[in-house]
Amino acid sequence: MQEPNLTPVSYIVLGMIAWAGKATPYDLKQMVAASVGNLWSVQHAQLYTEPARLAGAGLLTEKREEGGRRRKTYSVTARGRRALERWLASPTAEDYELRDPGLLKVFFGAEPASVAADQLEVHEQKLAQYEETYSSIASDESLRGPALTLEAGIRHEREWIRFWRELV
Amino acid sequence: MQEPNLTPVSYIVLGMIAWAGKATPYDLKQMVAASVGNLWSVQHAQLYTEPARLAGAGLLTEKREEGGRRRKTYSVTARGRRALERWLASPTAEDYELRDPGLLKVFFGAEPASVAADQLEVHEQKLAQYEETYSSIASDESLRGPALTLEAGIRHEREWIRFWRELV
DNA sequence: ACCGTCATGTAATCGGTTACATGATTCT
DNA sequence: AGAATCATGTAACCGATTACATGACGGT
Repeated sequence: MQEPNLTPVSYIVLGMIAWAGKATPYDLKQMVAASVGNLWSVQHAQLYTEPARLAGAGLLTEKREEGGRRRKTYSVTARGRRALERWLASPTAEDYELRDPGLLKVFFGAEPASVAADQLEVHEQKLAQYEETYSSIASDESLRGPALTLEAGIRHEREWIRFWRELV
Repeated sequence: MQEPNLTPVSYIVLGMIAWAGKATPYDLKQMVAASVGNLWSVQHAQLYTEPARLAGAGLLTEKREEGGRRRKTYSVTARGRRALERWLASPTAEDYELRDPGLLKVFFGAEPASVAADQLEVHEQKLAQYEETYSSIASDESLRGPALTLEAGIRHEREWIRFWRELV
């Protein structure tokens, strides 16, 4: 029942389960892949270990089904919900980094035009995907957060496309 | 002398030492902090362990000074240089993620206006810093890579500022 | 001389990734 | 019935972060 270090991944798990009410690791995998996954990817194995960790810390409850697959289903406890709220309300200190492998290569002298060609394709595809998702959730008031996030994603994808296009 | 997995951090170390000719971990710390550090931060301890790893793999040579601080100085071997070139020329598959903690909070329902206020400040400061650095290196032909990287950084900072400003 | 900061490094821990493994379904 | 894919989970390893520790140097 220690208070462990809560990482972004912890909050992704916590936030997802809070939103859904309850979830198995596999549910998490699906939900994450379809949403935050683009913004912040999470390995599937972590969707097994992290909930276990959070359950150990009393932020989630774990219920294991008896028959069949003996799946574990998690829900958020009161403490968990409080931890999540606290995080949501806390100021964001850590600052963000671009961490783009392609850009890193350019930094170290890779031929800009050839990196750009690859990157353009990737970003154009991402953009199309985001725009499609966006149009399907934009009107849903309850998905304001995800919609805003997507909007940020779309804008940055457009910026990347402009940037790389100048270099090809 | 195994070929270990080379991570982005490996290439940062390799690239920096290649550029400088030779460097101690502390030199690396300085150089990284002043340049790629903004794009891709590296813990100082890694600037000790990673060169050691790379030396073990034959990509760097390690020379330890005898007197005084017994500092270790690293240089890139022929194999190291080849590994770097290969990386620079290889297509970039892995795709990039935004990974912005502030945006993550918005995704999970944090009050956009309050996150935005914090973020605006951070990004405005970053932008100013980047622009200053940019103007000091833009004309240097030998720093084309870093200059392009900075340009990308500047554009994205501007996009962030526009984005968060609409939300405050 | 002393104190604070810069410089330099190692050890321990832990989160994250990779690899492995197997039980259910679905489709042909 | 068999193959392929989906679902579910554990174990081992390794890179990355945190914490600890000490030596040198510049200023007062």
